[in-house]
Amino acid sequence: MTITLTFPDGSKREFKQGVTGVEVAQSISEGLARNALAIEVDGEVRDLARPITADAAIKILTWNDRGGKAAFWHSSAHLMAEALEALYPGVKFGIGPPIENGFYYDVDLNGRPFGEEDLAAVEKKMVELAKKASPFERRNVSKAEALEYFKAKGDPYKIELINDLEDGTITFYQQGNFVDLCRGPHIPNTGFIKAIKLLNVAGAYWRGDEKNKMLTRIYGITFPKNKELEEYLRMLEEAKKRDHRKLGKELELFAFSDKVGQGLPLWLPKGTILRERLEQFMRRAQVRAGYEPVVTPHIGGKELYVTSGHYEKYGKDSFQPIHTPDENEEFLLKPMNCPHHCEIYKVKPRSYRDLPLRLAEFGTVYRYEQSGELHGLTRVRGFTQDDAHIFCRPDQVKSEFVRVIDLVLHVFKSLGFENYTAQVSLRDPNNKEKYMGEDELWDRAEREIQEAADERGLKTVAVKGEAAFYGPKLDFMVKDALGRSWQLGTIQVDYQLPQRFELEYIGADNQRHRPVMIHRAPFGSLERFVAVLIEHCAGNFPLWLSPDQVAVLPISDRFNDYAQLVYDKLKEQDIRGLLDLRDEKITRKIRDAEIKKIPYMLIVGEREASEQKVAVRRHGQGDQGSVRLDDFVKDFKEACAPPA
RNA sequence: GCCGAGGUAGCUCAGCGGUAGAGCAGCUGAUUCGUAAUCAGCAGGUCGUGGGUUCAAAUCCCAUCCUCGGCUCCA
Repeated sequence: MTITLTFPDGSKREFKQGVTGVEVAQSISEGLARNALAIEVDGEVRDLARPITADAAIKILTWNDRGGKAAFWHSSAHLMAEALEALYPGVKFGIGPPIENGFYYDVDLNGRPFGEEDLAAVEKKMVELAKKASPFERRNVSKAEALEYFKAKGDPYKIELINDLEDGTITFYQQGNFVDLCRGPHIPNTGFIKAIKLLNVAGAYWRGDEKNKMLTRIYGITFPKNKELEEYLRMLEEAKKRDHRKLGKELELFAFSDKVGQGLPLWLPKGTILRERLEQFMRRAQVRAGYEPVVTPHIGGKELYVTSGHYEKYGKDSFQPIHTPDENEEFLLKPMNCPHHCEIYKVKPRSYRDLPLRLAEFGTVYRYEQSGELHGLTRVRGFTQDDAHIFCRPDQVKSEFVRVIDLVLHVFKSLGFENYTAQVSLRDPNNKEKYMGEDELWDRAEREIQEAADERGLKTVAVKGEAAFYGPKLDFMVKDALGRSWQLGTIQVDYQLPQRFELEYIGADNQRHRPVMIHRAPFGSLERFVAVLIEHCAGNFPLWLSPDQVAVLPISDRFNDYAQLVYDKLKEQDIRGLLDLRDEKITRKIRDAEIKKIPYMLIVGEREASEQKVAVRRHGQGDQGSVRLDDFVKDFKEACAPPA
């Protein structure tokens, strides 16, 4: 009996029925067989050792394939579990999946503390076990047998997992003495795992539920070669240098103060320049796109949020209301700008001809975030949204949505963000009580968002359960230096607020109609955007954003007068910079300016002063030769213009 | 909020029961210099905060605040 296997290049070959992945790999080349980790059979990743029984499209997976890496790291998690069991008998296991970079295993150490030294010990044990090259053996077990095994072993988490599984679909994997409930697939044996690094320990709730017991999560990463591990660790080091919290401090962009309060950023002068440039850029883009700026207060009466529904949803675990001394009024720090904007809408009757009405505001909002959640500028308790609310007719929703997508893409492009993902954030269908509003409107909003995104050719991923409580969203996600994903821009369709605020417009039919709202913020928040921007460009901001654009550096104090003249000339032209009159050598002044990541350095000495020139040096690029001061200014003015 | 790890000079960090240290930054002086660190001197800290143990605490214990890594959350 033979079967026909189709290879990724489309070629077909006959094999005997029951051929294994290893044999297929060997038939192609010794090298491939040596590097093969798993095999994809009709889209399903499997162990190499499993016989293939029918015609199929196959692909041998190696370290270079996503599926190969996943199997490798999944097997590494098992290896770690084996080591843990050897070192800490009685340890109970949760789940141990591969992740984007490496793997983790959640374990219950019965309250035993687990620290740095333990990581090193486990790592050592893993290396030892890996050397044995124990094969990963797959075995089908009945549900009863599976339960029996873990009951005997005393592992409540596995039992819980097995109870949720269907009899007949349960498999065990074993390597060495360690047996685990596992769907697989796994690499052939532990010998492939040559380089091992356990990264950190963290707490994690069993099944991700706050109400459950907290397990110890151990993160690690492994590689087939030591060199790759070294490279990875080097890359991590590099990424740390880009961390916005580090650069924010070094470049004096922002700071925090315990006295002001955690999560409440203080923008320093240089950071403020950066922020204000971004604001100006956005203001101009928005005016062009038909938005009208408005300004609203930082607090709002409690009733406003009762009406909007925010009070019911977040009131209890938010910053507590502010009370006035005599009248006993109650105000909330505004967590959102939309209720205020709804009230602006209601200032006068609206006609269908007035729509869409686009109200924009750089609105500073305050939200109580759990203390453990605060993170540099990316997660704070007070922040400024580049917010706007579009009030439109139902028939305008899609076209308005598309216009907003265009604006967001314009912003991302202008700032060089190319690696974003567009996420359609939908309701969790199993948890509908978390959301407000009728099914019909939700379905419609979800559909319209997807259609608008498709219209602009956006590649989107739909994620259930990520919607806001009042409506679905299109979120633009960007990764930080350490690979953590953050939401920047967001666009949200909302049928709820217009209802709650009883917003109306008079239609062409002379009847009252309800407008639809679109919430949108291309940056998301200035704080988070700046954070991601810092990491994106490693502190080397585009010229138009750079807090200091030019450093004027006289060779010695004999040329201070000319340097001052150059500096004044720049200032006249609104070029931002500093003048370094310190009694230091020019090499020193250059070094300091380079460290501050100032894009341009103008070095002036004898030669320049006598000819009204400046010697231009660019950050990271070195000496560019000298030019006439006037020419420099002219060229620079062009180069530092913000994107249109 | 939860689990774990940390808070020592402006910054980066050493010290981990016996009277607070280094480098950089800062200040003063010397130096007048051509593309990534000139030399010397000085000054700078109630060791996050509050309790406790001890003859003696930065060091050990407890509490608390903040930071970091995750988890949960994220209008």
